[in-house]
Amino acid sequence: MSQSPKQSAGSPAPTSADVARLAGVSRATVSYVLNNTAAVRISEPTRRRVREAAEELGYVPHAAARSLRAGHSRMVLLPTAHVPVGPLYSRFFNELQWALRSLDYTVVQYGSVGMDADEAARAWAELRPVAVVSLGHVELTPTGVELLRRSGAKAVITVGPQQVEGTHALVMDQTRVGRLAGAHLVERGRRRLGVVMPGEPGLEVFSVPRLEGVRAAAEAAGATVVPLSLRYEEEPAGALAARWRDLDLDGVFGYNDEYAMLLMRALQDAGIAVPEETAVVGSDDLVVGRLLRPRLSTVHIDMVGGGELAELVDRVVREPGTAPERHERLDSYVVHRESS
Amino acid sequence: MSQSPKQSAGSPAPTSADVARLAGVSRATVSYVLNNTAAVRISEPTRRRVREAAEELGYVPHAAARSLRAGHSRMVLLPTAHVPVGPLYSRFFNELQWALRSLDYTVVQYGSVGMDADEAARAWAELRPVAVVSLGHVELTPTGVELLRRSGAKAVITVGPQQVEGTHALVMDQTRVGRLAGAHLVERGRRRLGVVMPGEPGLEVFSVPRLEGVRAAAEAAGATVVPLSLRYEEEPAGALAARWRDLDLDGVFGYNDEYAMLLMRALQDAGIAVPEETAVVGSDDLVVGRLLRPRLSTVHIDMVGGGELAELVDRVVREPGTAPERHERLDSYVVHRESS
DNA sequence: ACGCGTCACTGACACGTGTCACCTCCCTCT
DNA sequence: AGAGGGAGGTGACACGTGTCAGTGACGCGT
Repeated sequence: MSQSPKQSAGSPAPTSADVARLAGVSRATVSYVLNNTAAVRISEPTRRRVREAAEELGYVPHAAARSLRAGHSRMVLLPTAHVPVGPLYSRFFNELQWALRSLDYTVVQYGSVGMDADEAARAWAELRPVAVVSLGHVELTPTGVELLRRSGAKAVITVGPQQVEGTHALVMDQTRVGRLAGAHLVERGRRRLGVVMPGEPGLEVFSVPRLEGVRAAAEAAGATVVPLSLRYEEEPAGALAARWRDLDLDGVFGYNDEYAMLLMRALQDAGIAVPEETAVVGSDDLVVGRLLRPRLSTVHIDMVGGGELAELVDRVVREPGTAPERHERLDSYVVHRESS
Repeated sequence: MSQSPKQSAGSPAPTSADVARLAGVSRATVSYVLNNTAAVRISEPTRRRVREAAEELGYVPHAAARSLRAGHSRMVLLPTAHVPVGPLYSRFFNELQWALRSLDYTVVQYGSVGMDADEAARAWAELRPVAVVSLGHVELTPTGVELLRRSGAKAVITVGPQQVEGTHALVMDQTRVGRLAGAHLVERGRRRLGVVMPGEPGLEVFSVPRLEGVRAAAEAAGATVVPLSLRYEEEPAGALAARWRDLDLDGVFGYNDEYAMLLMRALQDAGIAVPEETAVVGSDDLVVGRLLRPRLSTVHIDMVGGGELAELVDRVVREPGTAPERHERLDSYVVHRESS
């Protein structure tokens, strides 16, 4: 244990110049020693003196100054919105961050609070990130993409329902999820379908295309579709169940396993038989969905792994020339259980 | 819409010097105009010329250079580990990030992959954050704290089971959660208690103190405690249920609502009556816990809100003199339902 | 004695920004 | 005619780092 620094407040952080002064060498030497620069030869005694001085002062290099000088950084920007996303999504998000860290990137989360799309893009560009991974529900225009590119972003990748011009895209077709659920219900003989639309704001990016998907599947078979707004709490679910018979529905897509389970339980408590009177289908294939009785039918979504996406980022960063690719990676399929 | 820049690759990002050249003024003027500096008077025609030049070039200031010059930034560092945390925790985490953004901080997530505590602290200090909020399960030593302070961090806040020297702490006493659950089971006449320990690595920070809590409550009443390792999947749960009668337990704390529900369902499927033969208690008070039958008894954890923590961060940043405070903010209480 | 090469190290510049002190007009007052 | 002063703007420095081009000392061969 070396001597502790004298005071922690007020005194500015030690710089390489301080280290140089204490070690009795030039600042350049300090830089060479601490970065282990191969092309320059420094004697062993000097190396030791520098290292000891750095240790004693508690010297830590200044990342901003370093990357300013270097002209580039290894920062990946992840714009985020304030939406209550499900466990599937948040697992994906954590995986992505962790994988990027493993590849030696610095992950910066940046929320765009009350800015429009281009304002937000400017704010992101100020950080000069080497890559930007936009997770759908955050808006991004072609103008914004161009701005990011000019500010040095090697890779701009959008993950979401549709591709944005000029970016690599990981398209996750939410329409398909709805289509599969709708087709499944129709196939099981249902003709009057409800579709749960979460009352929580911010989820429209997912819920609207899913509704469209159900509509498409239903129309092809002459079935009708009714959207049902629902907040994720017990009271509204009970209220919805209480007027269920008036709605006259024989099948419902619950948006989500979580919303589907909430509704299914409320229906059962209101005396509606599932699946006999009304069939229920969710999506995400969560473990909890298998714990209720009847077990919940669901649309399994095989989301791209966070690690896989991180590798795409890394590849595009290292070969910036590559033309924008469109990866269609969302293998979803119905898992039929007892609720439908 | 202004003219698009000629080429997006290769050409370096435009600087304020480029803007100055194009507008035919000095760089200082550009700075004054774009920052709306009040103390300096610039004529309106000049202002417009500068703004137009900036717009045409797609100029965006360089955050690193700016904060290098300013000597400080508004970056809050959130070290993260790669652990599968529950919905309660991840909601808290999102709230925190969003609230910090609203207070105009830049949130940077930084994982410490395969480093020891002090190495990690050094890596964080390189970014010169104005505040560091360590979320428990990330290690942080007094030495590391000192290093961060010296590198300019006004606030170092730890959220977790115990306080680290020299930091503001938000102590979340996981022991209490276990104690409450244990006391509840004992009170309901149970004497041979199981405690689920998640098989997934990284959750020991929560599970071990909770186990200790149950132990404390049990010993006080002459009850016995058996830890039960369990992965969050159906097969291991079934296997555990199959040998349940051999274990001879009449009560179990499921670590979590999720694990508790998984186990409860497996027990029921194996013909064990809940709560008659074995009482089950979870924690977190998730909505799904109320959907199973019997409805799950649980320990409600009133976690500090993300917004509240963000305000603490902001306060400490603005008044760096304040002595380390220890906030004990974890109001947990038992919610008795039908599973116990 | 002189050139040459190697070793160990240093001086100086550049990165992009904010800001302080100064400078030049030009108008006005005495 | 000279002093005073404000309006509008510029030159130069500092922030902390990495790195290129030198520079002196020293050993060695001729």
